[in-house]
Amino acid sequence: MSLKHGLLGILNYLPRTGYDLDKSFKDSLSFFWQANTSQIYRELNIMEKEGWLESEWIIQHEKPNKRLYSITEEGRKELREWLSLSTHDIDSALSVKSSFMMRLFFSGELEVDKALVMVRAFREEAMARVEYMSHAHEAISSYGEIVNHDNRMKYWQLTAMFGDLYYPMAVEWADRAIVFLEGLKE
Amino acid sequence: MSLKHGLLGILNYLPRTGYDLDKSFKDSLSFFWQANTSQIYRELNIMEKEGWLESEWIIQHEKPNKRLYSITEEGRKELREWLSLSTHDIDSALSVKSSFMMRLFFSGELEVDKALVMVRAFREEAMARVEYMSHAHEAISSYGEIVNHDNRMKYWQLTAMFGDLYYPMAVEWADRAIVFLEGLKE
DNA sequence: TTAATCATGTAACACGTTACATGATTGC
DNA sequence: GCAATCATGTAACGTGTTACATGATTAA
Repeated sequence: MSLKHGLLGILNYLPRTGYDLDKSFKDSLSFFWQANTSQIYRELNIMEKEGWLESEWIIQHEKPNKRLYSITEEGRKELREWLSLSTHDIDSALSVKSSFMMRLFFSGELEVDKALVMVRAFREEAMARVEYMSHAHEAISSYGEIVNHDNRMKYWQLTAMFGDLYYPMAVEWADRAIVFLEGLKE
Repeated sequence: MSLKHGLLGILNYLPRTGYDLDKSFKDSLSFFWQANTSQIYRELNIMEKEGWLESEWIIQHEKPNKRLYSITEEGRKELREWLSLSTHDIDSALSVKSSFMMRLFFSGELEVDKALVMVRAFREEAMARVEYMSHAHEAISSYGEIVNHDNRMKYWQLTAMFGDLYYPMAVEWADRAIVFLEGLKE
């Protein structure tokens, strides 16, 4: 149950609307957790019924009305409990789940060139993400100024550090894979 | 839809039971795709209704009876189509989904030592997997002998190569993270 | 005698994905 | 005039998780 706790985590900083939360997810948390808009609205509803959140309609003119969610004391308690769980599920933290790798695994049934096209596309995307990481670090700094919380920023940096190592590693793998596949053609 | 295609991929080598397929997943495919036993039985049922598979009950004495699944011509067609899809979903191939990272992201709300415990556990598991990779390569070689298909083995190696880079990278990240967190205590 | 291996699943629920629906305002 | 931004969701379906149920044989 991480989406709920991710939402709690953001709402612990300050009250937000579903729309804002969706953007927060896409802007910053999407690095390690992806969620659809429709899913966010659904979860917010469930969490309000659970008593973890409260909402209030804000009437706007010249813009659609909006529903502002705030975390409750119960919600904060739930967040704290989740954060201090002793079962950290390290196993899933290190598990790869990739339909791309599955396809590659079975690509002996196809021509080598098809695998090469796949791996080259992978390399390109990995390169793009390597370049994106510098923006990510900037985003963290500016977010940090808004939220004005130095300690929080440190932990965001820590997760970004994973990206700093992960994406170049992916490029390196692709490079080796391309050489390997080229070798199969001879 | 990768679980279905993973099952098709294995059944394309040779007929197997749900029990065998479960073990194959746990032994070799679990590196990039994890599936529960109950899920495998459910999917096999659906796939048989789709006409991708056929099954036959094998009566055994001194062991429970078993249901042997074989891929049909329709199933092979579906597998080939899936393998040659032009939309390779590279995006999800590079996306990390990790409740561990999410927790770390929000760990500014806790004491530094709790984060350190988490990261140290992560490091240990990553180290274990680095060591495990040599076994994985052996497993690939021996599986290759059974299936007796050199070309297939090459592609298995390619996915294993990802692990060869990924797990040491994870250890490296953990080492840096530990230094970083230790620094926060002063 | 206890755990592992062999072998099958169902049921209920949680979570993820895709398509659809609405509609005003603002900037190019 | 057209796309983007703001803002809310529902419905249906697909996939993943957890708990439960059964029961014989074999090795430590």
